[in-house]
Amino acid sequence: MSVAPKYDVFQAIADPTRRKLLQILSKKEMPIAEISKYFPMSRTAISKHLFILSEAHLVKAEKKGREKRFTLHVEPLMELTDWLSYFDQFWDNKLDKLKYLVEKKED
Amino acid sequence: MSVAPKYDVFQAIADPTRRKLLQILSKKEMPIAEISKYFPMSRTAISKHLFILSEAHLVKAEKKGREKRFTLHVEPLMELTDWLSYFDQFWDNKLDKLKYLVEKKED
DNA sequence: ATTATATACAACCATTTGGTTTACAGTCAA
DNA sequence: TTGACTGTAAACCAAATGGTTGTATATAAT
Repeated sequence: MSVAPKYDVFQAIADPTRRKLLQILSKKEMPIAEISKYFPMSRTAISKHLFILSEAHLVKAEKKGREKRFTLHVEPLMELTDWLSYFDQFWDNKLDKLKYLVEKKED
Repeated sequence: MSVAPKYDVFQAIADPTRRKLLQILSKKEMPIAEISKYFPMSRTAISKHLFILSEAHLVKAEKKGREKRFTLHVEPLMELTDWLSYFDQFWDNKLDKLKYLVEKKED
């Protein structure tokens, strides 16, 4: 029986360090030591954040020699997309959201 | 000078009670006492959650007599949409996400 | 064989979070 | 005017969160 994961996607992305981790892993897969160089905290702290991200299935780890390489997995973000889509109907002017997005793209 | 709000959107939606609050307020505006009926906790607790949501600008309050009516404001959710859109490029098969969404719609 | 590197694990800590209860102040209704 | 109702504020609490340091183990390099 699979244990209900302690951390869901909403919690996982609530922390700015973890969001930065996802950004960094989106560039390439990396072991913890390399990842840690991007952060002003210990490898242990990073390791814990990666654990939380893997509980939410946003990253997967693979042991390679003494390293443990982490890769990004975006699929669970779909839950967020779903959740957000419900609120599309509540934009005052239905075109507002689209306009906003188009303006962003032009930057 | 505007003080940086303590709670951002990511934190605000991390809590399931607060997500439910947004859902409920999407149906109609409501005062705290009425909102509280939907939750197994005190008005005080709900009041605190609503404070956090208003810090993140996801709800706005208006005093009406002795009541304080809360309304949903979806605009800050755009930050989430933005953040999510960055990860669109990391679906293994670019069509996977679209397929997933279409299947959802058919339910 | 020795040393350095990569990670894991445990213990610990301060702060934040999510809730409670109690008391209070404003507003409405009888 | 008395009483009920609405919301806020303060004090308190247990548990979770985000970090630390120290130690241990496995792997790699010299």
